[in-house]
Amino acid sequence: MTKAPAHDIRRTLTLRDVSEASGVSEMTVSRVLRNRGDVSAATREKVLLAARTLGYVPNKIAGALASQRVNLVGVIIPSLSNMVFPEVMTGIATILDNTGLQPVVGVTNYIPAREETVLYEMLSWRPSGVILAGLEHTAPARAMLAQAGIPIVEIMDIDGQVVDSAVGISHRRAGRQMAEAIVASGYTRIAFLGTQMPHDFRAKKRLEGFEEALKRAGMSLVDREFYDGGSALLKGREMTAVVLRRSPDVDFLYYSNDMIGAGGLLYCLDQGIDVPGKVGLAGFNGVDLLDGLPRRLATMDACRMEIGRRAAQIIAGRNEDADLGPETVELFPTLQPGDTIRQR
Amino acid sequence: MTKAPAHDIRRTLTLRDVSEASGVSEMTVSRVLRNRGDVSAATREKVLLAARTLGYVPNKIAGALASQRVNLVGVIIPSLSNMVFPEVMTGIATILDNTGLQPVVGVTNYIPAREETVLYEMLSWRPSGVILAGLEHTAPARAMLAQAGIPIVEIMDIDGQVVDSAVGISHRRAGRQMAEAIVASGYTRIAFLGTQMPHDFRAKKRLEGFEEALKRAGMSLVDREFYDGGSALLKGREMTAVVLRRSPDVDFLYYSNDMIGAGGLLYCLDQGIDVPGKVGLAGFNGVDLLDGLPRRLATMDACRMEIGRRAAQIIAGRNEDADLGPETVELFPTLQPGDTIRQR
DNA sequence: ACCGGCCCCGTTAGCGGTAACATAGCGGCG
DNA sequence: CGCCGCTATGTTACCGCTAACGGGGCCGGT
Repeated sequence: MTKAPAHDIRRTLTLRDVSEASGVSEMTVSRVLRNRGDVSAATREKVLLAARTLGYVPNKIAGALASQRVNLVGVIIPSLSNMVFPEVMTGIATILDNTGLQPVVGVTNYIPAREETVLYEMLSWRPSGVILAGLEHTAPARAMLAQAGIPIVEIMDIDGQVVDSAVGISHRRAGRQMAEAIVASGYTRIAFLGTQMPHDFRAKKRLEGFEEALKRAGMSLVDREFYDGGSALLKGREMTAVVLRRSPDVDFLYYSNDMIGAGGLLYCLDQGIDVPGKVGLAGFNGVDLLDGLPRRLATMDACRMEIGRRAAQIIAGRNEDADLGPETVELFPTLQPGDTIRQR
Repeated sequence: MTKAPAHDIRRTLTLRDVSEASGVSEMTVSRVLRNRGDVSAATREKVLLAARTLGYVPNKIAGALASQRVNLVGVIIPSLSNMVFPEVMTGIATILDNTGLQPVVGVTNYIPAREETVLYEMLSWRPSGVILAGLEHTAPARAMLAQAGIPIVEIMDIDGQVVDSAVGISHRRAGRQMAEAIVASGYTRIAFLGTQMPHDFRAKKRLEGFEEALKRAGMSLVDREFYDGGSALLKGREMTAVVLRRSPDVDFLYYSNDMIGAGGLLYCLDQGIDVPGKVGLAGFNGVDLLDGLPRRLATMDACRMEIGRRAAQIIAGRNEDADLGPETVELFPTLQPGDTIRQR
């Protein structure tokens, strides 16, 4: 009678299995698999062969517990569906690829309580660092961040108090800049169209900066319209229709993001409205979707990829060299006037 | 001389700290924190208070090792930047929220070797299940999946061999259906515009089904154009321009996704081309971006949210009840004719 | 011949939790 | 009054891996 194939009884493999299969100690197997310490070429080959033929996959749970090291970086962002954070992720990933680190994302949907939960969950895995969007957090979240004892990088925004490190732009300044450019082009009856979301603090700060600059120029918004949920492009159309009907004399529409701006642009073109002659338009973000539109919407890029890169660099750097300190990096978005602001 | 505050010496907290602070054993603390087993209300309060004031965050690494249970579900997808996978993620998240499980995403950029790496990395954390896009994997990846001993759900596609469970649509059939609808509407000179990516197997299968149906109707593609990288909307425009110049007599443009289709639509409208009279258009996916376009592009929804839900349900179900078996779920996309296919 | 040093590999003792079992207290019942 | 059966808590033995150290060969130097 023949013995049944051993792999019939499917128990997940451990170092011990590899060790027995290759005739060396578990420690040596561990050394080989991690490329750490001295192992002769002969045994190395033996071990690798055994590991491969068995199909061994190391258990990082055990490894992490033993070594007190976890090669994970938590990344907490509000949303994946609006084009901006995927690009940040790309920036993060490109940098982290060259280190041993690996990003793990969590999504909050702009809900602070959700951010707190996600953060707690992440910290319970003891990551090597955390990158999270924005400077506004619940008190418990702040406390956890302060206690965590790992590098924390808050991204996107720098208008506020930083927990540890930060990489971002000043949204207030961005709003101001855009307002100045619009005013300089001779527009005078300006409306704002944006998200309703009470927790998109960055959009809020842009609007504040915008209004502040208008005020300095002796103006103020003549209309405003908010939305939430749904297809941003469609919402942009609808809101634009509403505003133009309600305030037929507006000559500029400032959108809180490019997607609704694009919707507004399409609407205006549909209606045969002279853009930028009769009505000027501007958005925010610099998403590459805009490249395909019939006319180039004025916008400001938010340095998304670069923010991701810099944030990842900070984490990676501090992970290598423990006595590097916190740092705050301000990036400066450039205004892209496109074809929807008339030239003086 | 006053004693320095204890939390100055920052060492991360353990169960023992909470146990000492609350005067019960570590085991009892563990029980309280997990809501498992009987603990009197009094001690429960005591423990929770201590844990909260200390700011204790449990170490899941240790917990997972001890309990041989990890409440993570690996989700491996090709890309985050094209609108389709975020929606799948949403579906997954909504279901998983009601279980103890939590998704962890990995991105492959449509590179099989990358998929293999990401999978290896994920399995090394011993997740409770894995959801991954597509049925095509490298041989080692297949082997790992087969060995893993956890529920595996392959999503999006069901035209091929399934490792364990699957939820998806038949892309071949989808392509066929679209071709049949186009032919039925009287179009005869049809071109295809799509991605170059050699590893987008689903787009490839749609094209195969499409061509097969054309063949059955005694036709074949009169032109085809491929792209990769860049802004999809812009690429859609450019490719459309190229095709219309090269083959002025085409009367239908079939796009491999809605984004380039939208670009093509905008281009046609710009050029004053009669859509759908002179030229018909169709895409694939049903992204909600289309709602904001001047005309509704014909498309088929890929049941993305539903796919995510069903996949998550399978994992969750099998996690609860170990002797549930594999299952394959076919979903059926509906054709949305929109305004870019003329009506017979 | 002896010793120090290097290379290679093994042994031991945890890492921070949890499963499983053991145990203490306590009321109820025949 | 003793025993049962419950609830509430403690004890012990790991989970799978790695840090830290130990020690056997083998080299060259003196």
